[in-house]
Amino acid sequence: MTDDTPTDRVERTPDDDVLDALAQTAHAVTTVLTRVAAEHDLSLTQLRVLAILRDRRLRMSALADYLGLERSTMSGLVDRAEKRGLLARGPSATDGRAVEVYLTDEGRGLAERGTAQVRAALVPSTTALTPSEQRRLQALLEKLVDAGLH
Amino acid sequence: MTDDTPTDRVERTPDDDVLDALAQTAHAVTTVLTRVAAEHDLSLTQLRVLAILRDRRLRMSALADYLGLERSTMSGLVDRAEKRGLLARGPSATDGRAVEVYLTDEGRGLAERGTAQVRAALVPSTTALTPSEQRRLQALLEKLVDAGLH
DNA sequence: TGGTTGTCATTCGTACTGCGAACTAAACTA
DNA sequence: TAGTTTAGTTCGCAGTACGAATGACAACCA
Repeated sequence: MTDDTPTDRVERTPDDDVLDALAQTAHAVTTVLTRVAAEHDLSLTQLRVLAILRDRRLRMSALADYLGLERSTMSGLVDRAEKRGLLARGPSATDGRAVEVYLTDEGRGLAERGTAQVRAALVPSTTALTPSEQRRLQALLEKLVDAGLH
Repeated sequence: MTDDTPTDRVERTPDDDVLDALAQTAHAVTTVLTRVAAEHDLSLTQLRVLAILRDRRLRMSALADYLGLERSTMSGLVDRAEKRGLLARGPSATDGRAVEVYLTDEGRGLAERGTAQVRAALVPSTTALTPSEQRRLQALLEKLVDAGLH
């Protein structure tokens, strides 16, 4: 049963091709991001922290939630970035237990240079697509992400 | 100059929307892969090793190239997986210096269960797209990856 | 108001990742 | 055959990430 398909070797479903493409793309993009981060002596996670804080000021726990990390991990991450002068900790006005994290000017500069570089690294590939293909791709990806991906 | 666009705040280019969608998707997919790996006490990299070796038998350096890692990193990675009985090292028939790596039965089983789980986790999202949208997405992603993404 | 309970963040110990440099062994090459 | 290149390993290092334990504050309630 279930072998109405010609190839039964490892039973690939028809979805597998999209999945492969997705996984491969995810990895390629992640590699680019990691490389850009490394050029500034940052880990991928640190670059993400900077990007998130570009237009926000968050408490530790919110930041951890954004990144899907434990709070104890955040502490170390923020420690090192703070020591490098990229961000700072401040008290919360409304909660004496909470700590708020925000970028320093230097951190903001690095965040902006970093994202510009990411853009520069990725744009050449996206321009292999026509403008209308780009819009189509964007729409499809958004639909996909909105559909869950948990 | 360069502000012929209405919003000049952080000078977003029209490409940025695709890029954001790409980055977001990449992260979501990576998160799923990492979670599945963790459920089997594997890192994302180790899961990738198993997946790569599913239908191949590779020498250390080839494996390192696939993953974009240093050989010294591979040694440790393979050490740990070997200690867990997931893969094995063997000599090369043609080169006395080389070491070939291949999955054990246990490793193969884990690799298969892992990829099945990844499929199970991602398919619900892809089925939010119609079959023809899926094919379109796949084609666009492939075009993108083929275009470089270095 | 005072005590209990829960939340926010930190510290500590542990395991793993990934790198580069130094090293051994095997394979070319001149 | 001597010298060079290539394949892997080992070692030390810094960073990531986790979970358990701890201290400080907040919120609840009796």
